[in-house]
Amino acid sequence: MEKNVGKFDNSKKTYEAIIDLIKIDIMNGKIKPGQKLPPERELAKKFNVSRTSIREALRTLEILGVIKSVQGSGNYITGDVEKSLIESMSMMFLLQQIDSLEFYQFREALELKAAMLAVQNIDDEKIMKLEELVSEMAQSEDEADRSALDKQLHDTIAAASNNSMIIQILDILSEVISKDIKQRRSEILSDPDNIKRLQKIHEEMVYGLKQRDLQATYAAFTKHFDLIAEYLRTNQDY
Amino acid sequence: MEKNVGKFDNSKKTYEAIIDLIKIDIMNGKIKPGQKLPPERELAKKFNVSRTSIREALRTLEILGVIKSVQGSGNYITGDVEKSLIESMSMMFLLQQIDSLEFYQFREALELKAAMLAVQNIDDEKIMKLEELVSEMAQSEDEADRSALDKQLHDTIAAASNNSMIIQILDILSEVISKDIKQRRSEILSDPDNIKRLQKIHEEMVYGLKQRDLQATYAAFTKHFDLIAEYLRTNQDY
DNA sequence: TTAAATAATTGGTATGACCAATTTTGCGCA
DNA sequence: TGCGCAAAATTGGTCATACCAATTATTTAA
Repeated sequence: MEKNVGKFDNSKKTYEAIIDLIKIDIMNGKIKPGQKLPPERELAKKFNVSRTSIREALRTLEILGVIKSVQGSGNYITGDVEKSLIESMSMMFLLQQIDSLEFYQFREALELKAAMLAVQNIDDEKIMKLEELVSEMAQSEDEADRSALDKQLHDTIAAASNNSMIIQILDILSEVISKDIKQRRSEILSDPDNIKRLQKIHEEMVYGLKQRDLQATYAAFTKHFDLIAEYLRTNQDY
Repeated sequence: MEKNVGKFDNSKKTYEAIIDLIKIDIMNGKIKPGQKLPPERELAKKFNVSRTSIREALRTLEILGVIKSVQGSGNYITGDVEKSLIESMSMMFLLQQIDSLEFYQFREALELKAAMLAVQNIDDEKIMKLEELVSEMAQSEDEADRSALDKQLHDTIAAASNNSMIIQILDILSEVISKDIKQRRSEILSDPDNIKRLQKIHEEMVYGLKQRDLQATYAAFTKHFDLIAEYLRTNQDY
């Protein structure tokens, strides 16, 4: 059969051309999130290609989080892009062996920006929550608890940034290296000396946010990063 | 035929299980970047599934930048993860309509961190290059030239961060919204008043780096962001 | 009217065939 | 022997078809 994907590119592989066509339909609003795509057999007819090619295109769209295939039902447009970013970044690690230091620096960039935005956007309710978390942490005896509280603290601050992209990606970063982070968090949080220092830094962070003081918040976060970096340097067994 | 992907997961779709198996082979060092995978027909036999399923798995690995298929030759492991990140982020835009402000803030986070790292890592050669760029910009009459120089300036600073992950992602961000950025850059750089302000800010940035002065560099970059943000606010036609 | 049985739809997988690009083989000639 | 080109084999790309499995729609029976 003659390869004929509408009025489109013939240099690409068929499935790539199909992806483009479907993307265009999404951009033009012909297909919207939540909506169901035409059946595969129909798409095949429409684009005048085999169902195989359609399916190869759909597979990539699925891994990219654009669609979700449900056997017996259909292919649905979704907005689940996190999945693809997680996959991508995991692969980045797998293939390029990005070192932990670079990764943490990347994370710090987002955390810091989130904090700076939080200074401008945080409301009193969240401030209170932060203060509670910090005081809970001060009292907590259990290292696992402290670790959980620590995560909550950072998540809450990130959430206050009001930047959904940064929030999402910080979330993804946590997931990508969740094991690593969990372990290190608990390692750091099990040394009594570090606990005291971190507690103080956390208090400074929250105070900075409460005062809506950019400089103080920046300083506190920087201290926090330095502490982590110092830890990474002295424990570079990775 | 009985579905039997080695000793592995039966709840997933076949192609997903295959991906996992191949990933495992990569992690274990059985397959390394640059190397060729076994032929599809062979993989099918090895995993006891159809070539169709193998191919669906390979397609997703290809879009993720893990492999590259060459007709007549084979499937090769690559490290081209940028591609997948670009795809992912494009889709993020396509489906979630992240607004420009959030996107620029994300970008600022990385630029700022890159600058902070550059303060610690930049060498004299790069400093000289930056000074040249700034002085060229001052003299340039052509708006397209200024735009190109501006990009070079930012790229050079990012490069001095020595964090390849941040460099890569900044690169990707540029590509994802290259059209948008290009347009805005030139818009901003065509207003005489902005040109003067930006010139001054660029000088401050480079001076801060030259002095290895964190605070000064931070301040200069912040000013830069504010200028952009101000522009976005007063031109929110998007 | 409703609930269960049945049919139709639709994605998931498997085969086999053939095309197209590349790689390998082998033959013939210098 | 060694080189160069043609033929063959290999390998990914695409297609058609068949059948399975889950879902959805329809019909039937109580």
